[in-house]
Amino acid sequence: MTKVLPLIEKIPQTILGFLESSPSCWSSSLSKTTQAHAHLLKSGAQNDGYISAKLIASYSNYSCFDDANLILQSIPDPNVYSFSSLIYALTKAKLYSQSLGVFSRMFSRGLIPDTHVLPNLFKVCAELSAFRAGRQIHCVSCALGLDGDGFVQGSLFHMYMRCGKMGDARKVFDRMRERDVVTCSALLCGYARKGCLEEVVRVLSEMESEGIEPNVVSWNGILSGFNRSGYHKEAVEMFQKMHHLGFLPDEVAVSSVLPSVGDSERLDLGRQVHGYVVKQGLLKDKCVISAMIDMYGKSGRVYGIIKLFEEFEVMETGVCNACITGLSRNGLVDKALEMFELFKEQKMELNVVSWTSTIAGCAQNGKDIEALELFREMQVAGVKPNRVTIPSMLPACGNIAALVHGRSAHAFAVRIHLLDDVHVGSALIDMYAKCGRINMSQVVFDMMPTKNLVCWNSLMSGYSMHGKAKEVMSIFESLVRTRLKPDFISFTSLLSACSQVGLTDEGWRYFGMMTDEYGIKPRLEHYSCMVSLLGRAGKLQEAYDMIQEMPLEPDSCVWGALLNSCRLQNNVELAEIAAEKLFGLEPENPGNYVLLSNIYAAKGMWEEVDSIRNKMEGLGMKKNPGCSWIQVKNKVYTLLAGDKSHPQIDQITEKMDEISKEMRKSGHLPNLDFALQDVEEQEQEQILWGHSEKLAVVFGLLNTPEGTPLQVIKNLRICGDCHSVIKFISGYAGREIFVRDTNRFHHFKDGVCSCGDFW
DNA sequence: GTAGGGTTAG
Repeated sequence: MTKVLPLIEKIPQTILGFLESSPSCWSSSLSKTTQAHAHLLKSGAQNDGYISAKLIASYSNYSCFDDANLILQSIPDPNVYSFSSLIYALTKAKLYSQSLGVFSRMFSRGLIPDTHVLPNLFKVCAELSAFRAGRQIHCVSCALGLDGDGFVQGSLFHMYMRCGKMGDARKVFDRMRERDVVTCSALLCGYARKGCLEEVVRVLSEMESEGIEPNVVSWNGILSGFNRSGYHKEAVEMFQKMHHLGFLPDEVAVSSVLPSVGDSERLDLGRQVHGYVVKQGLLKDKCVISAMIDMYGKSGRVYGIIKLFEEFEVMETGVCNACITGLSRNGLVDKALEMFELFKEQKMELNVVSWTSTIAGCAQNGKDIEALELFREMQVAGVKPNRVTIPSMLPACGNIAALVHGRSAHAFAVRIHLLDDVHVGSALIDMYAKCGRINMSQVVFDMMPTKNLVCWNSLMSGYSMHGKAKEVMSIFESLVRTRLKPDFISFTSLLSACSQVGLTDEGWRYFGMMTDEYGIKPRLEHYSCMVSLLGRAGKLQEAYDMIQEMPLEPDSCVWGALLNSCRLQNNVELAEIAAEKLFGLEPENPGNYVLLSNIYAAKGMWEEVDSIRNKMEGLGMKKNPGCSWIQVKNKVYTLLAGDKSHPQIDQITEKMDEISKEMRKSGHLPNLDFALQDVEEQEQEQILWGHSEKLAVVFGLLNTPEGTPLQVIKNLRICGDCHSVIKFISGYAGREIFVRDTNRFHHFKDGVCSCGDFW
């Protein structure tokens, strides 16, 4: 200071006074700061650490960080205060990374942080979830002996909490001399978020012995902590405990616990809470109403939803959103859409949740085209899709193989930096796989910075859908080497892949490994896979034995797997047994009748074929209308079996005739076993040619450039005749053709199908 | 100069 004093003497009192005044006075004007700056530059006083610090603080106060930084860099000897003014201002302006950068410059100059900078730095680390940096700075503060300071401890505790490091947070907490209810509440909430019920209880009793009374915020923090992390049982338990201890839950408590009540299927408790809410007069709170609607929706009580909605007088976005979700959750997607339209008409303010809920409702209930249309419409309406919207709409793209829409959603996700989100990533992997682009699934997977089990499972199920068993197994091996544990879904993909390509030994090995090494009890879907696996290997009797010995009651999937295996192996006896079971389990499903009839037909048992047809007629049952989708030039086209009203029907028929002639020339005859109609042979052939997958493929041939791949989805299992025709077309027309039926992909190329004719 | 609680979308 002594060296500087003469300099300060040269500075006019007005400027010195301005710089030394408190920040609240600086707001007078930025021009005063620039004036001061100019003067200081002239006098050379700017180089003084103390003066420059004041100047930096002053510029920072006006968010002129560039000027502040410039000064910091131009002075030869900045002090801690020079740096910390900038750090403080940057942190306040939420420019966290920059703040950390300034600190590292300060530290590398050998300047020692003090108890004023440290809390700022810990706040920065908390906001950035920069645990490693935070811990390093913690070490520095210990080495400097500053970790006993109250402010340092408080911010350090907060930093560890925000990074989810409960162990470290607890250690800091234990060293604190004074603990108030605010800090304790934060600790309680942190433990609840981790699902640590025991720790929550322990902290509560510690508080009691220290004479710190938990308040309503403490309790609500516990409830919301458990609820947010999916610890429903614990949330409910603590809610009851709170009530038991005489704390009256307020509107925050009620809206925090209700989602958990709904998820833990405790309608009884939900009704009790409803009664309490009425008694306490909390029904005017919008969050309480939304949460209550959500709870009734999760419990399947549509009437409860409607009643609450009608009773609530104000039209409130959150309440409406909860209604939309509740209705679609219970399959009433049309009603939900109706409501959504009504909200639009009434010029209600629809937010991103409103749009996303409606889109998700559509995609989950077979309204895929509507979902894509809504996604477009929301952007036109100026509502920006977010990290939830994208994974809600992507399944719709996958369902109907709308690759163009899926790709543009991918591009959108890249633009708004969503690729590090596991939900977005998994949904993209699934979408690309279902659109026949398994290579893109792999690319998305490889580029994800962090992956959870859902990502791995999506990739495995994608390859499995494509019949690529080797890939599924090698991904599984890689998965095992991570810290993640495979679950029952991982094994479903593995077993399904093995069964598709006939890897019997591997299938058995994984089936055993699932229980022995991972303690996962086989579910119905695993048994279905095993039945298919054995069936494909021709071991039908073993498959039947397995069904009879399995500890679960076999469902339609298991018997369906057996029936399909019987079709592959031409086994009528077991087919009849399986079919009888299926007729009992799914009396409404015509597919089972058709399958059995195909088996009879293949054996030339025409009387039995007739009797099945009569049975179906007697039950008033019709074959499910076959339906296929194909995307041509950004538009998805739907083709129905036997649809003669199609605008391009003449061209389609002409092309089909051409293909038919070519096929006969090369010795292919139509397989009439799949016709299932009591008509003349020629007519039967025409019926076969009217199958939707053939129509879609031919439609694709006509409307896309030569040589480009075609992609078709079918709502039923692909028929055997279509399979051979499409194989032929792939060679004859020189096209790669992907057909996705109900459970897998057929990749036709050069006259061969990837399934090896087993499906 | 640090520090606590809510609903509805995957």
